Amino acid sequence: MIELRHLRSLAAIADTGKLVHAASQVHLTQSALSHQMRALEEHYGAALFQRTGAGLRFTPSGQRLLQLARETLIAVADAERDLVRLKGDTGGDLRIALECHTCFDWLMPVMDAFRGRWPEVEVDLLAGFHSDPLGLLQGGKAELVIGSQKPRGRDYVALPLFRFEILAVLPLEHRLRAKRRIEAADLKGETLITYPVPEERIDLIRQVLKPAGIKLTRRTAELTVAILQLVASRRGIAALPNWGVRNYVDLDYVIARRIGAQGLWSDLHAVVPRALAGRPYVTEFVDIIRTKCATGLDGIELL
Amino acid sequence: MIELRHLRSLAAIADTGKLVHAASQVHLTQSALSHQMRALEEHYGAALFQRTGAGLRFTPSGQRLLQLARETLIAVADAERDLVRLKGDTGGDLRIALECHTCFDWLMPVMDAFRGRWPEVEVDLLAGFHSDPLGLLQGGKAELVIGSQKPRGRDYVALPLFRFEILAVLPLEHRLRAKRRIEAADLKGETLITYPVPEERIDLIRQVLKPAGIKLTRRTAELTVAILQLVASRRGIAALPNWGVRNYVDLDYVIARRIGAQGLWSDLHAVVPRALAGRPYVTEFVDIIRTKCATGLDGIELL
DNA sequence: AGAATGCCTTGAATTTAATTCATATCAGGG
DNA sequence: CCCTGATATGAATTAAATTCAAGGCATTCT
Repeated sequence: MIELRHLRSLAAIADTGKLVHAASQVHLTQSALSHQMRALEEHYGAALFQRTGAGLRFTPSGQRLLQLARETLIAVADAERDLVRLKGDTGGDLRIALECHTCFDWLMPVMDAFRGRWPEVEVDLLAGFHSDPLGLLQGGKAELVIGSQKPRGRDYVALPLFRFEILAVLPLEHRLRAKRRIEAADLKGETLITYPVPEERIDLIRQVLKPAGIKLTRRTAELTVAILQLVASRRGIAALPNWGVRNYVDLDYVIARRIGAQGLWSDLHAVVPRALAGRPYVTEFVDIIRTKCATGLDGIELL
Repeated sequence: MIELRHLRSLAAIADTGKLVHAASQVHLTQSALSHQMRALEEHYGAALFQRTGAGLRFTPSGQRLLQLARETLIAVADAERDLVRLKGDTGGDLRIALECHTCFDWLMPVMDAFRGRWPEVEVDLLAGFHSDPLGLLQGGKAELVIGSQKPRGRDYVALPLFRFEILAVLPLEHRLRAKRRIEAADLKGETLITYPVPEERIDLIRQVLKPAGIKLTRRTAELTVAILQLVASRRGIAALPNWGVRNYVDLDYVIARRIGAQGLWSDLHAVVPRALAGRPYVTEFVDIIRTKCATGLDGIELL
């Protein structure tokens, strides 16, 4: 007899296309999923998937069941949210500060989804750039900071979001275009275009250039498009998240290259006061980020 | 983590109001349900029921979860029906004949519900009264007969529906009104009002009067209301299903009494050709009857 | 072509979870 | 106050789901 567990697995398989990834999403082994799905197929006497060399493709029967899964899981989540509400004490403010400028790119749809589910929570995005986002938490000006800095004290907790790769962004005909990997030394003499934040908040400088003893001329711009425009017009190079440049690369506007052998990665967290960490709406906000980013952003890795 | 199993139990508890009955509906023990529900309550940190001496009453949280259960179980059933459809071969005719006249009372809503779910099946109710309903099956004039007769051959199967009690229906001031139980001998000299069917199809005669060697004057009427009118106006007595007379008894139009010490009971089956018995739409038709009757009809017992 | 990958399947062993059994408990009605 | 008709509980049992350890089949790389 079919159970929600099967529907959760089905949805995960649809999201990832592969049993291995789906398995980790639902905290099972790949084998467990294989057994589960085979049992379902046997139960209904119909194939739910077409096994290809590179994953599973849903058959019409599988799609119908997937549709059920999508509907049902939403209904369950809605009900559970209402149960939490019935216990009361669910209102609150959620003022968000960003340490990482490119996070704007995905934050808006996340906030919209969140508002739909928790209308009683006041969500706000703190405008402007802040030199010390974590300080806003301590100063009581924000409840949640998204960035890669981890909080120092025990009064704050970092809820893991995802890690993303930072790529070197070069103009089309740049001298380094032939290299698959860009090393620190390659960059000597370039101009680095960044957001207007202190050096120590720029991963490329902190983790790559500084250790190699290289100092580049810097130039700043406030918006991602502006940075890309400057790069495209050969005023310098930049280092941006893969998901932020993907589109421009596909349009042959700029090129992007891995930095170093392993690539330069950054981990994103949501930092909140310990007292708020358990609140259902905070948990769900983080959850929405993870889910939406995992499906909507290329080349990230959930933490 | 909540599962469909919990939702099925929840729905059963709501339907029956009591763990014991709900348990048999979902093929579990009362203890299992108690454990299940306690686990749910613990999981959500909220009481789902108020335990009264006479069953469970849903709290608001319980009701919210019940609402989820109702929605979800319907969605699951819809999806499973579609899965069956995707396998093809689901069309067909379903011409229904009734052996028992009072079955009209509940058949219409059942047919409506069925048509909604299996639009590709042609359901029809054979009009008029038939002396040998099972003969209609053999003659290929019907696909399904509802009644208490069981089929003789191996070509037909009887799918159990429910058992109901047949009560003696008397006018308000009848001489037997003081008796809680009516025995065969009490009825000597009465006129018996029945549907226009052969004696051997009338349970009261076959199972009670004949064995006691009592023969009553008979008078017939085609409709249940007509029979009740005749009884109320003192033209005789009748024997009808409890659910057929309940309303009239409540309105003090007639009175109803148990027949014999154990009562006179009749088992209802749906008889179909063996070839059709496994068809999903037949299974579901029977299922709809059972479910709708179990909740809509008083004092019946599912078989 | 042959080796290496990446993915899914299988069957047995194991672990985990749900269910039953046997009582205990509780509330209401006579 | 003791039935009766409910639910609760804890330990034992049973059933089911999951993991483990291989195996198999394409596809890609060299």
